[in-house]
Amino acid sequence: MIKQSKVTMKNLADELEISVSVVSRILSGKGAAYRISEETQKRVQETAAKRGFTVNQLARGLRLQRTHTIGLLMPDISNSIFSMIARSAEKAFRRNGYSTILCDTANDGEVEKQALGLLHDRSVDGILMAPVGGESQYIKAIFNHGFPIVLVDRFLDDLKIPYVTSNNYQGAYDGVLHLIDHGHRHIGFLQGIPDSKPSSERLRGYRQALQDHQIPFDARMVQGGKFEDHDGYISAQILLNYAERPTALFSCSSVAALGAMKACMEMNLRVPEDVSLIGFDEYPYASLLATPLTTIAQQTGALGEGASQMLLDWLDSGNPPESASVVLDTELHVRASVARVSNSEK
Amino acid sequence: MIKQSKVTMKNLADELEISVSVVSRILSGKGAAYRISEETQKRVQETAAKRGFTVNQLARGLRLQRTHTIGLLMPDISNSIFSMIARSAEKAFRRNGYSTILCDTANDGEVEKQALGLLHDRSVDGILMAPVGGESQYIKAIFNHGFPIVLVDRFLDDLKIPYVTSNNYQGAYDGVLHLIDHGHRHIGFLQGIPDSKPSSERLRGYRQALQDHQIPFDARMVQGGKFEDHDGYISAQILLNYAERPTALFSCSSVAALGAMKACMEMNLRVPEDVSLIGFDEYPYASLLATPLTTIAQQTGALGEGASQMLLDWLDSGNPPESASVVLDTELHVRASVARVSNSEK
DNA sequence: GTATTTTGCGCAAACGTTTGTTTGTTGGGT
DNA sequence: ACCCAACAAACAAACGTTTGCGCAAAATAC
Repeated sequence: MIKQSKVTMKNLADELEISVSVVSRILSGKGAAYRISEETQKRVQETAAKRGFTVNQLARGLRLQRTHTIGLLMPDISNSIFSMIARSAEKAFRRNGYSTILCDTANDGEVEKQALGLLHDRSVDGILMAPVGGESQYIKAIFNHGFPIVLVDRFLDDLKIPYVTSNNYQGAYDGVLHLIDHGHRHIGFLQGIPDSKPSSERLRGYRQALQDHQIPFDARMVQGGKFEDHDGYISAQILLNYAERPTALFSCSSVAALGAMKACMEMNLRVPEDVSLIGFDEYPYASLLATPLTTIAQQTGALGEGASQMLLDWLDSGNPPESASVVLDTELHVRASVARVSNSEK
Repeated sequence: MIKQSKVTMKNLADELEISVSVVSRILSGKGAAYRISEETQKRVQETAAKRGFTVNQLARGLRLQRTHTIGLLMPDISNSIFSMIARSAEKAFRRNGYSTILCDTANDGEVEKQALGLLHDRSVDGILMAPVGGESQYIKAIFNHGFPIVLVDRFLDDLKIPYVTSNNYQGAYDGVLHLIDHGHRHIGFLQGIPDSKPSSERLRGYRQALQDHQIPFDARMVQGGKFEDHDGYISAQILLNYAERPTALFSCSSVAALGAMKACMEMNLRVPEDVSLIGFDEYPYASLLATPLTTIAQQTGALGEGASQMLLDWLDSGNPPESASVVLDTELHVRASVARVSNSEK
C-alpha cells in the first residue's frame, strides 16, 4: 500500500493547479451554475474519482450548519417493536437523503440524556425518539429552542412536541374487555415504565374497562415498572402468589407477557387454563408459542413512517407540523392465551 | 423563549472579554497546565454552565482529526444475536469514552457500502462490523489503508482483518452429531447467506459430521440463503415436500428455525415427532415455544465485548492487534425439538 | 478601435475548535 | 535603577468545506 496523503479538495486543486473553490463547486454539482468549463469539470471529476475523493462531512457540516443527519433514539432495540420502528424510520430517512445515528438508551434516563447531548454536539438536523420516561427537561429544552424533534410511541403531553403513537387507552380497553367478556374479574396488570404515556394510558384503559363493568379497582393488581421480560417474570410471580390469585394477566408489553408466561410455567400454572394472558405489542412469533399469545397489535410500520415523515416535513419546511399528533388504532389479535372462566368462582 | 445566539467559545470569550484560547483550554481541563488564574477559570466555567455550552464536535473533530466515535454496522438488529452484540459493544465503547453510530445494513450489500461511506465521511475513529457477505472490496480497501476495523461474527478470511467469531464449524458439527445420535439420516440444512463465513463453516461442519458417519451428502438437502425467518419458512417447505422427507432440519439461525417451525405447523407436521429441528444461535424465548427449541448457543456477550476491546486496543495503541482472531466455543442447548427416530425407517 | 458583456476561475472569509508561539505585566533579586 | 523569572492571557494558524465577490481575459457590440 502506498502511503498517499489524504485526499481533500485542496489536494485535488493543487494537483490540477486550480483553486479549491472550483473543485468544490464542481464536486457539489454546481459546476454549470458557476459556468465552469466542461473540460475542467471532466478533469476534476475524473481525478476525484480516481483518487477516491469523498467529502469530509465534519468540515461540510461545520460550514453549512447542516449535517443531513438525524438522531434516532430508541429505548431498547432488542424489543421488536422498536427495532421495527427504527428500521422503517431509517429507511425513510435514507430515502430522503438523510443518514441516521441510532442510539439505544437501554431504557435508562441517564444514557438518554448523554445520547441527546451526543447528538446535539454532533449537530444532527433533527431527532426522532421514544423517550424513556415521563419527565425529561432536556427534551423540553431542546424543543423549546426550536430544534426539530418528534416523538414516537412514547410522548410527553405537557408540551406540544409532535408525536405519533398508538391509541393505548383504547387498545388496553379492548384487551381488558376481551378478558372481562371471558368471565375474568381478577385481572392483574403488568405495567411498563409508570410515568411513560403508553403505560399510563393503558392503565387508564384498564381501569375504565373495569369500572364500566362494576369491577372494583385494586391497586395491588398493578405490578412491575418496565417494559422488559424479566420485569414481567417477577411481577407475574407476585401476582400469582396472591391468596386470591388473578385469573388473567394483562401485560403492557409482549416481552413482559413472555416473562409472565415463563413464570407461569415454573409455577406449574397452565396458560390459559389456569391463567389467561394478553400482551400489548405484536410479537413476531406469538403463534409459535406453547400457548399462542393473544396480543394487541400496533401498526409499527406506520408508527415509524409517520413519525419520520413528520420530522422530514419539519426539516423541509422549517416549521413544526401544525397537526402535532397522530394516534393510530390498535388491533386485538385473538390467539389462544385467553380462556373462559366459569362464573361460579367468586 | 428568548432567542439567544448560539453559545460557542467565541461567544463566551466575547462576553467575558477574554480570548477564545483560554476558554478552550479551561473547558478542556487544561487550565492549570497553562497556568490560567483560578479566578478566570471559575468565571469561564460558571458562565459556560449557565449558558449551557457544549462543544461543537464537528469543529472539534475537524481540528483534532479524531472524533471519538466508532461506527457499528450490524446486518439485522431485529435478530437478537446482533442486537445483543450491539448492546454489549456500545456499552464497552461508552465506558471508554467513545460514542457509537449504529447502522443496520439490512443484510444488503449496497446499504452496507453506503453506510461504510457514511461512517468514513463522518470521520469515525474505527469500525466494528458484521459484514453482509463474502466479497467486500470496500472493507478490504478500508483495512488496507490502515483504518482500524474489526469484524465480529462474520469475517473475511482472505485478509488479516482482526475478528472475533464463534467456532461455527464445531458448533454445527455438534448439532448435526446430536441429530445423528438420535438416529437421523436425512437431515436438511437451512443455510444462511452462502458466502458468509458462519454459513459456510456451518455447512462444512454439517458435511463433516455426515461423512464421519457414512451418510452421503445430498446437495438438494441444502436450501435457503438468508439468516431470516421467512427464508427458513420457504426452505423448510421445499425440504419437507421431498418424496423422501428429511426427518430433521438443521438451521443456520434460530429465526430461520422459527420460520421452519411455522412451516411445519402449517403442513401439519409435528415437531419433533415428525421432524426434528435445531437452530444455530440462542433464542431468548426458546423454552416458551410449543416445542422448546434445541439450539447451539453463541457467547453473544463475549463476542461483542471481545471485538470491541480489540478495536479499543487498536485505537489506543495505534497498531492492529497481533493476535488477529478470536474464536469462541459454542454450546449445545438441548431442549425438546429433537426426537429419536426409529432406525427401522430406511 | 473602444466599450461592454460574457466566460472561467481565484481570493478570502467563515464555520468552531485546538495549540504552538508571542506578548505584556508583575514581582523579586541584585 | 536594571534584569530576569514567573505568570496570565492573547495571537494566529490550522482542520476541510462553501460561497459572495472580484478580476482578468476573451468574446461581442457599437
